[in-house]
Formats: sequence, structure tokens, C-alpha cells
Amino acid sequence: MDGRGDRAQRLVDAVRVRDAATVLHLDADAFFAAVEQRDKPSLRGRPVLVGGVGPRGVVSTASYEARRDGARSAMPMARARRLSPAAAVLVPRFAAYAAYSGVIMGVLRELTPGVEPLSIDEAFADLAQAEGGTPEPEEAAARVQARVAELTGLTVSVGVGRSKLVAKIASDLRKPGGVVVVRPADEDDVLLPLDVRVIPGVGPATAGALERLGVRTVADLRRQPLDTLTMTLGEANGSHLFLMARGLDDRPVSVSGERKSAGAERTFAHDLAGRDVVLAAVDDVVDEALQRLERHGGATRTVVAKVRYGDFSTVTRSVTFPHPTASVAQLRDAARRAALAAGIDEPVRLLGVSFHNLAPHAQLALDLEGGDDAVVQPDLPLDGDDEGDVLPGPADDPRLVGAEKPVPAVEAPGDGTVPVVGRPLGPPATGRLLDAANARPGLDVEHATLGRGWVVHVRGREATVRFETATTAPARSRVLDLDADPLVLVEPVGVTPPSAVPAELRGDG
DNA sequence: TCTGGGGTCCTGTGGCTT
DNA sequence: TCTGAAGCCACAGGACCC
Repeated sequence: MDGRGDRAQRLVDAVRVRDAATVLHLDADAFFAAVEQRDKPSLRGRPVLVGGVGPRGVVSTASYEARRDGARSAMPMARARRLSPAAAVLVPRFAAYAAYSGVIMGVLRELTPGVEPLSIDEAFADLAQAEGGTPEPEEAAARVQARVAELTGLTVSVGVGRSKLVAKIASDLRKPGGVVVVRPADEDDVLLPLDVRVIPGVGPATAGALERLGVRTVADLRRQPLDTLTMTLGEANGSHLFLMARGLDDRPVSVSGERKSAGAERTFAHDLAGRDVVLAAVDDVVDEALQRLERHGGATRTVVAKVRYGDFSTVTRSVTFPHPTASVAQLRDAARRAALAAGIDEPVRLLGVSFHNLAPHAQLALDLEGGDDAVVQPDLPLDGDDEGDVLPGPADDPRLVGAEKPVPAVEAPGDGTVPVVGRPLGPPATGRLLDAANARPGLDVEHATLGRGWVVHVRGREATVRFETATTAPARSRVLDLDADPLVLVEPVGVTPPSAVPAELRGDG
């Protein structure tokens, strides 16, 4: 017997694929930009770029109008602006996107309880789990599109196949607003001519390795022996691609999903230099990371610091506690130690802090507080053994205890060479009065008599605003003197979830 | 052109325990 | 008591996704 053939055969035999197209994949088209155009009528039909607006920002989403100019997501914003000079450039409003996303997921759940959100704008739905029998794929896709359009005004692309792989590839074939159903008998005709990069998990590095094997299309990939793929790409990735090339994907649509990590990172407009400056910035990033950690249980065992230098090289170092802890002081201290271990003597472009090995019950961990010493790498500096610039331990520095610790002020030196640590990329807290410091293009504001609108830009005490919302006509921009006409930053209005829409308005009864 | 921020998963390495 | 293998775990880096 041929042992290698056996191995491939065993791999193939272990997969149980469905015999009908019952996996639906939904992908909202140019989601962030589409929501902005929905909420800002004056931007409809115009190019829109959503992303970082600082000097190092990149595009999160480009509207289809901006894509026609050549702008793409992940492109440096400065370049996208040059390509699409007429584009409106806006910061992301995640609260608004989450509201729209919730409605879209709700629409899928009207169809079937088997819904697996993949990200804010994508989900799988298992039609085989639909109550009252499996619907026809074309009918299900049309219903979802119509309902999403009715409730949100957005367009979505839908793919249906017998596996997640095929459904996801299919939804991408006729964007925007398309529906592609791939029945098992047609799978090879659809898949084989496609570029291997359509397979999720094949990015630039894997595509490069495959290219060296002469593999460009899915058909080329299917011709590769299992051993070649596993030797080139590793056991897991090689086996995975061997199966994907044959359309063999039996990953279930799974409703539950536990978060594995939480964190925050920040790229600075200019590299930070100086240990004290960097450490203060670490504290700042830890605050953001802690807020996210709190939303996911609050306790964690492992703290990872990530430092990216001016040359874009990146180093991570971690500190692991023997038991989960929710102690702000301990976590902050661990983050500082990990950052020091990574090295912060050279100019720093980015700082990140993330928590891994999350524990669901923070309260348990709080009981352990005080008795735990973190397990550290042998070369990690321990508390206070850094000569000259001793890190305060959690117990003896009241600044490090409790969540209300004031963020240490970071001051620019007199010569102005070191940049002030700001929050150039994230949105400021709502409920504050708008000013030049907290203004970002696209944020929601409210005026006492003019109502709701959004910030175009602010210069000094002069704000340019459009007073319009998803349900109003497009508005001209107005220039206001903030001293005479104060504006308050507010949360997005959001959209009404399906369950809250009265039955008589639903159009299905 | 000059590279964000939120994540997940995989791999190689090395230490520890049995 | 020493040694080697196997299994497990932590760590660091990298690829990838949206």
C-alpha cells in the first residue's frame, strides 16, 4: 500500500460535507462607508473614506465611489486622499456600525437560529436549522436582502453553498448586492478557475509560497500532493488547503464563540522617545485595554506588551500570572514590566497591551489578589530592580491602585521635539462640548435648536457642521461659532432592531 | 506608498515533569 | 543517580482576516 496515498485518503474520508447548498454567507457591502452614507445623506453617491485621519492613518473602508478612483481598504489614508481628492474622509463610528450590525444579524435570526457572526459585517447562517423546513437558497437570500434593505437601507451580498468555504467565496463573486448560489454539482466549475487567494487563509505569504510551487489557481492547488503542501506550508495549513481545493469543508455553523483575548494598541503620530514618555503612554494604552477586558469578564492570566519601533520592527513580551487576576494595579504593573522587557530605549511608533488566557469570573480572581507573583521570563526586570528609575510597585504607589488613577500627564519638552501623547485615532467621549481638540470628521453632534448633525471640521472656535440624519434631506454645511452655538458630542442614533419593529410595520403580515 | 486596530490561529523553541 | 523520550505548557513571532 502507498502510505502517503493512505494519509491523503484518510484525510478526505474524515470529512462529511453536506449534500445540499444550505450554508448562507452574508457580507455587507462597503459596510462602514455605506453606514456613513446612510446616516449622512449629503454623502450619498459621493466617494467616502473611513479610517484613521492622522498622518499614519489607513483606510478601513472605501465606498464604491472611492474605489472607482483606486482607493482600497488597508491603503495609507494619505495615498487614498490623493487618488480620490473629492472623497469625504471620516473617522469610524463603531457604535453606529454595531447598531446596524445588530439589525442585520437579527434579520438572519428571523430565518434560522443557526447564525454565526464572523465580524461586524459578516455572518454565516445555517438554512438546515431553519424552523419549518429548509428554505430554498435563492428565496432565503432574496428575503434577507429585502429585509436588510427595508430596515437599514444597506445592501448586502449573499452566497450559498454546501460549505462555509463555498458560501463565503460565492458571496464575493457578485458584489455589491449580488446573490450567488453554488449547488454541489456546479462547485468545480465555479472553484477551479479562481485564484487561490480567494480561499480564506491564503494571504500574501501563503500565496507566495504556492506561487513558488507553480500554484496560481484552485485547479493548480488541487494537483498538489498532500505531502508537498504540508512540507511547504506546515501540517495544519497544508492539510487545510488540500481539503479546501476539493471543496471539502465540514466546519459547522456554530452559534457560540468565546473571546480569547482583549487589548488595545495605538500608533503615534510621531515616534515617542524617552523612557518616561513611553511608560506614561503604556499606562494610557493599558487603560483602554482594561476597559475592553472588563467587557469580557475582567480577569486574565497573561499580559502581553507589543512595541513597534521606527523601522517597523516589532517585539512582544509577556508576563503570566499563576492564577487569573482582575487587579488593575497588578495588570498595569505587568504591562509596564513587559514593555520594559521588550525594550523602549529606541523611538517607539506603536504600543500595544493585550490580555490572554481570559477567565470568565473576575470575582474569583479578586480573591487571589495580593498573594500572587507573576511568572516572568528570567531576563524580565523585576519590581524595583531597575537602577535609577524604579518602577513603583502596586502596593506602595497609590497612583497605581484603582481604576480612577489619573492618567499621568505627558508633557512635551520645551523644544517641542517629543510629541505629546494624544488620542489621534479613537473617538472622544460623548456628552462633551465639541472643541478643536476633540473634533473628528464624521462624529455626531447636537445643537440646542438646530438638532442633530455631524462634524465636517473644526478650526479654532469655528465649526463646520451638516445638520442631517438618515431620515432627513441632505443638508448644506453650516459654519457655527462654538462660543455662541455650543455643540455636544452625542452617540449615533442607531437603527431599530427587527424585534422592536411593530408587526404592522414589518410588511410580513 | 509606507504601512491601523481589533482579533484568531499556527509554528518553532525551550523548559519542566514524568 | 543518570539519561532519554514524550507530553505539556509558555513564549515569541508571524500570517491572516475584516
